[in-house]
Formats: sequence, structure tokens, C-alpha cells
Amino acid sequence: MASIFNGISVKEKNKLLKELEANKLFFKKNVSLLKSISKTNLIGILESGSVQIIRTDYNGNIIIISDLKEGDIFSTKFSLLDNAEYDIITKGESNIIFIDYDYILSGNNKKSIYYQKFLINFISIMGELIYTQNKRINILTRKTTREKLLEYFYNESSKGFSKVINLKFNLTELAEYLSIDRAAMMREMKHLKEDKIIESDGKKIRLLN
Amino acid sequence: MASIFNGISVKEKNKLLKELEANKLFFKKNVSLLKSISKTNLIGILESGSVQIIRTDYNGNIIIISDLKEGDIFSTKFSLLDNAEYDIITKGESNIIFIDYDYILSGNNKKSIYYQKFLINFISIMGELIYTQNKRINILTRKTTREKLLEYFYNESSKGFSKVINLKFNLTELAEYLSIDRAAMMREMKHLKEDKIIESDGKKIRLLN
DNA sequence: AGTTAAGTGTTGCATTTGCAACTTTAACAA
DNA sequence: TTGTTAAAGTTGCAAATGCAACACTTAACT
Repeated sequence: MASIFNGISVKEKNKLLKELEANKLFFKKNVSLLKSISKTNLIGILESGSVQIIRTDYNGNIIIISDLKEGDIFSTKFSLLDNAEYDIITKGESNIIFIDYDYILSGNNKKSIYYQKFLINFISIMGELIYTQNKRINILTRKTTREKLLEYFYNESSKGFSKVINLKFNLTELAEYLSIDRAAMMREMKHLKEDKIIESDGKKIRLLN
Repeated sequence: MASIFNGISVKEKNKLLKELEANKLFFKKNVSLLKSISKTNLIGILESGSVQIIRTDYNGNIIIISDLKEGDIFSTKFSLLDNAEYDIITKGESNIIFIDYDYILSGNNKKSIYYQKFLINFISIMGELIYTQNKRINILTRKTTREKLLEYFYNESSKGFSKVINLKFNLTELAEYLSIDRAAMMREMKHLKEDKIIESDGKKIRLLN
């Protein structure tokens, strides 16, 4: 998995961050970031700790949009953080580097080789994100629960070159990812088993035929 | 809207394309591109003409995934073009520049200022795409037809700073974008009118209260 | 070990949805 | 003008889905 500082030494990284006028901020556990930062134009790099992007729907249910680990980045520009339903929450004490997005792209007086590497790494990360999003859209646009499940299973199966899938989600999270009711999903998985299209045991799914 | 050659002169552009070992290919109307190119690692830039990315579902229905205009880019890496349901079709005679994605990112011996501009423009375009995709996912993850419609209308309304929306889709395309049955969508729009939540006339929608 | 919380599995029921099959309207070319 | 095609608008109906409410199992913590 690409990281934004790939191929950049610690020394170069510090120079780069100064050049980009980066700010490093410390946050306690369970804090909403949106109160302390600009909502529209920042790139955040999670240096240490852990952070979640969440959506709170009209019922008050919290849906985890993404779970960030050290080295991951997020953006207040591409994500929908101007939308009141969304927020960024620290799950533990976290150090986060913020850089102004437009300043990254201004290019002014930034000709160093590590700046170029930074741009390239950024592109790499964005490419992965676009691909991930396309996969999800490809699933979400299926009309039935069965099609959504099977599209997901086939994706995971071909990714691992195997008819056996070890879910990286628990079943509750899988239902959230597919955006379907959990009970309806369980029901449909039962039908898929009855129809001998899959076998399953816990998080292990086997595609038949 | 950002273009990949923003701020790059024609002369520089030609140097850059040589540096990136770009290939320019001509295609006739109604041709599938996937037969002539590598499926996994290219960036395509539509220099002239018009192109669509489509998906053919199991019923044989064709869904337009995106409609590319001159200057737009597409990627065989981020899009799901390895998936048999997807294809790229020229709608008219088209000239397309292909660049190897990994080569763009290798950075080797590429220190020119226009290469840097190219990277920056690329990031800009990818950022817009990520944002667009996030918006769509935000809609597709709503459970009901009504919520999908309203989320879409509210988005468009706040984008235009107005309670009146002029749809950029026709209603058939809107149903496809929201991934709902057209008849069901029409029915729900009628309910929204009866409930005095919207008024509508053709492609003009007005949000009430 | 015992308690609590989180996740799994199931069911009945009302509602929503997709699908098929129409009619009507609009756009446009012969 | 008339004929043709695409889009808009309707409706009935069967099937799928979400929701609520359970019981049961597993994991996590004190």
C-alpha cells in the first residue's frame, strides 16, 4: 500500500513539511476534528494514533465511512465533510499533519526532488482510492441484495485467486458496506446456501460451481 | 474544470508527451477500445472526439458510466475495465493519447517544470473525481427512493445556491444515476409533490420550505 | 468465573420496490 | 402532414426489503 512519504527520508520529510507550511496537531481520544480545522481545504496525514470518518444518519445511527491507520491520509476537500452528517473522530490520541491542499498544488518555488516524490505518492494513493470507490459503486448500483452479495463475493474471490473468501468485515459491517438491512442480508445468504451457490461458516465463504 | 495540460504550452506539451512515451491513436466511430489497448495500466486522454464508458448488465441493458468530452481523461487502472461488463466505446471519430500509468509515476529523469505541472493537474482531476464519487456513494447508500431523490436534490440545490434545480439529466438518466427503477422513481416523485416537499415541471424541480 | 457488550441468526409483517405493460407527450425527419 | 422514436407518465401485482423484536452465541473485560 502506497504511503505519502514513500522514498522520502526523515530529513527530506521535515524540509518538505516546512516547505509546504504543514501544521502538526495533537488530539486527545474521542475528539471531533471538524471543530478545530478548516472544513474545506486541507489534507490530513495521520502520523500516529487512529481516526474514523463517520456519518450519523437521521436515526442517530453511526456509520463508519473509513477507518484510518497510521500513514493514511484524508481530505476535507474530497470527502463530504462540509455535510453536517459527517465527522472525523479520533479513536485514540493522535498526531495529525495538516497541509493546505491548494498550497500543495500551487507548485510555487517547489522544485525539490522530494516534492516531486510527494506528488507522485499522492497520485498513487488517490488512484487506489478511486479504484476502491469504483468497486463500491459497482456493487451499490446492483438492484437486489443477492446481486450485491455475489458481486462482492466475486470481487473478493478474484482478488484472492480463490473460491474461498475470508471476510475482512464482520457480517454487520458487511451489511453496512453493501448498504442493506442486516436481517435481509442474513436471509438472502440463507437462500444462497439453499440454492447451492455458496457455502458459509462465519466469516468464511466458499463459492460453489 | 481542471485539464491535464493546464498551464502547459503546446511546445511543452509535445516535449512532455515524448518524455512520457505517449502514443496517440485514432479510432473510428462506435469502436470498442478495449480490444486495442492494455487493460490494466494506461491513462487515456481524449484529445478530440467523444467516448463513453459503459456497463452491459446481465439483461443486456447498457448503462452509461461516464460520458467523456475533449480533454477528459480515463484510466484502465482505476476504472473497472478488467471487468467483462465494462467497455469503452467511441461515439465519434476520436484521437486518444495513451500514457503508461507506471511510467508517469516513475519520475525517472523527469524533472522539467511542465512534468511537475502535469502531475499537479493530474492530482486536481483525480480530486474532483473522488469528490464526485463520494457524492454518488453518499446517495447510493440511502435506503429508500425518497431519500435518494432528496439527497440528490439537496446536493444540487446547495451547489447552485437555489431552491430551484435544473436537472442536468433527463428523468430516465436520473433513475440510472440513482440506481432505481424509473417507474418507481416517477411514483415517488408524485408522492413528494403530494406531500408538498417538491414542485416539479419537466427538468425543473423546486424544493419547498 | 461472572458480567456485559457485540455480533449472529431468525421470524412476522407492512411497505417499498422492481418489473411488465401500457398510454401519452414531445422531438424530429421524411 | 404523418410516421418514428425517445422520453415521460401510469398502474397492477408479485416479490423483495426494511424494520422491529426476539433468542442465542461469542468475545471482551473486571
